[in-house]
Amino acid sequence: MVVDQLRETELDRLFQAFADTTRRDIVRRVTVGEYSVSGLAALYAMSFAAVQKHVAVLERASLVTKEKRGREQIVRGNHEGLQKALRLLDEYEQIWRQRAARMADILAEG
Amino acid sequence: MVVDQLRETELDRLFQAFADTTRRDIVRRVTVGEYSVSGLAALYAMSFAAVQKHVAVLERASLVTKEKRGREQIVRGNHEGLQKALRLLDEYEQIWRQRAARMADILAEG
DNA sequence: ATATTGTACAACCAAATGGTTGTAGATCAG
DNA sequence: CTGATCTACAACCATTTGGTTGTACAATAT
Repeated sequence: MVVDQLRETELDRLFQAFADTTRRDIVRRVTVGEYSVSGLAALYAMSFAAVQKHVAVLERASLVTKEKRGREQIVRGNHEGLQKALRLLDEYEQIWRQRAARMADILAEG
Repeated sequence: MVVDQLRETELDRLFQAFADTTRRDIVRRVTVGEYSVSGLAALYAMSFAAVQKHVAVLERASLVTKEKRGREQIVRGNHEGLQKALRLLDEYEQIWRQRAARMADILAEG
């Protein structure tokens, strides 16, 4: 029943992190290059504090890391989190393909 | 700036749908087989209405479809939604790989 | 030394989320 | 017909989410 509680809440956080346009944009940007928190904040029509919170959500989900450099905080992409999400969705995809194959077999028999 | 509003809110809903353990379990199950809403409800330690809401969230996100059969409502997986999520994450993955390749090049030069 | 910049964090607010119970309408079984 | 089952939906509740403003402090620039 309760298969793997830790992994599940980890995935909850991970997909929750992806469930916001601004956060997906941040992930895309810090995957390509380097941004400070205020550098990111300048990109969006919302307060610095709001962007700070988005970054915190991404950090909790292991999708980005922060590293202090002088007075700035540099945000970088964290490949691990993304791979974890991809793995789960790929599992579903595999199941779907297997079912499709079974269906094809059944149709071939009948 | 506002790249593609419709696609973005669609992705918001999609990832939000995945951001819950019960909903991920429902997706997995209806991908494998057929379940009525009450059949699903029997599986979880929550009310029928709660499961009904989870199914509604998945339906809005285009991850499942419902089809009336007699007095039952049969829930089935909808491959489209899953593929959409996979596509986006694969985009990120590609970007990441490209960046990793660039880094390797730079290291080779220097 | 002072002003500016970048960050952190608290307090607050409206809206959404994830759950509940209760009521009511269809459909099926006896 | 009557009762049981399956679904839909409303009302309610506590918590979380996504945003705001304000305060404080560290690091840089003038």
